[in-house]
Amino acid sequence: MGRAPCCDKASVKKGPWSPEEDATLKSYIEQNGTGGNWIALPQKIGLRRCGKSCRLRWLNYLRPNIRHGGFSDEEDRIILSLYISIGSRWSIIAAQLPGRTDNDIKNYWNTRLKKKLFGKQSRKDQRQHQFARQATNSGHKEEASEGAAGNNGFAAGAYNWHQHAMAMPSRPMPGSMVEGNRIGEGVDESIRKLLFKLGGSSFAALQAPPCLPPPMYGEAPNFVAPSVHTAPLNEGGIHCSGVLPALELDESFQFNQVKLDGLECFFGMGDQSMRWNEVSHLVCPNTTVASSSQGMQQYCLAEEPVDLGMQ
DNA sequence: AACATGAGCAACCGCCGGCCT
DNA sequence: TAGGCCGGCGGTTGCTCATGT
Repeated sequence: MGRAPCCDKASVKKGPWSPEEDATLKSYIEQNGTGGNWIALPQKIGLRRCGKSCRLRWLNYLRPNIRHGGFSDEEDRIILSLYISIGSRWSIIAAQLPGRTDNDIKNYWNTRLKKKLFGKQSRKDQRQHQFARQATNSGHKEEASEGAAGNNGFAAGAYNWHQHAMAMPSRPMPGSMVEGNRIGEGVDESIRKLLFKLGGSSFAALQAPPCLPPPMYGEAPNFVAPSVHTAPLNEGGIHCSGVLPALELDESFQFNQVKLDGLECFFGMGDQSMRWNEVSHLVCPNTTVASSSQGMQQYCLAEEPVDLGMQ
């Protein structure tokens, strides 16, 4: 027995909403609420729309205090942190970002943030990067770097996340290791509770990937020297070269069995030629340690891409 | 200038789970 | 307890516009 359709698809209008439809829906809901029944609502107000479509339109665009575009770096970090923790549960992620909708975040992730992470440049970024190179070659280094980072602070590829992080406010990123070597201890309380609920006890025990900052005791008020270094530090002073042991990553990122679309490289599948340095340092939680420290030197950058040796 | 391509985003689709009868 | 209804959610599609050739 088939499932009854939520509306008569033959008689409902589809496609973009007109300003008149928006006004009708908005004014009705503002005065009367949804009435607890989205399916019946469009008939009540004379809209030839599916109830689900009305709900989506209201939730994503018409309800008050909705923000579109202009994602801040702080929001980027929250999205990334939660994505790594719980996967593509956009509604939960959206709940942590006031004014953002799950649809918006989902689109933002799929079209932009994922590319930032994996170093695929948008054409806009490519232009900025090209401008940066040209300006650098012609001796305008300072303007060049500003131009390259002009797109909300990002220019994929050559961008140094750690310098960027240092310019960020000192609020700890959810999932960061500010107060030790366990992800979760520096997390905003609400997010921490959420993650704990979703991830169970395994979240509390989750060890951060061994991408550790150099010793900097006493510099940051809340920083506790990492107690465990599971990866040998590079003697040349590059403390996080971008090489992360696959096993550690497996353990870290698969703790709650969430499939992390687009992060297949972490599991040794997908594009086997993926290099860690092609992945943004956003995936290195210690970026946040930098963001919460004043005057900290760059510590997590290798000059050249380092092969993962996972092939 | 015209066409091709790609990015961004709004909206739709269909599945799932909770609630109600 | 089973079945239907509905809301919620994530994945996907398709349109529009910007950019490249």
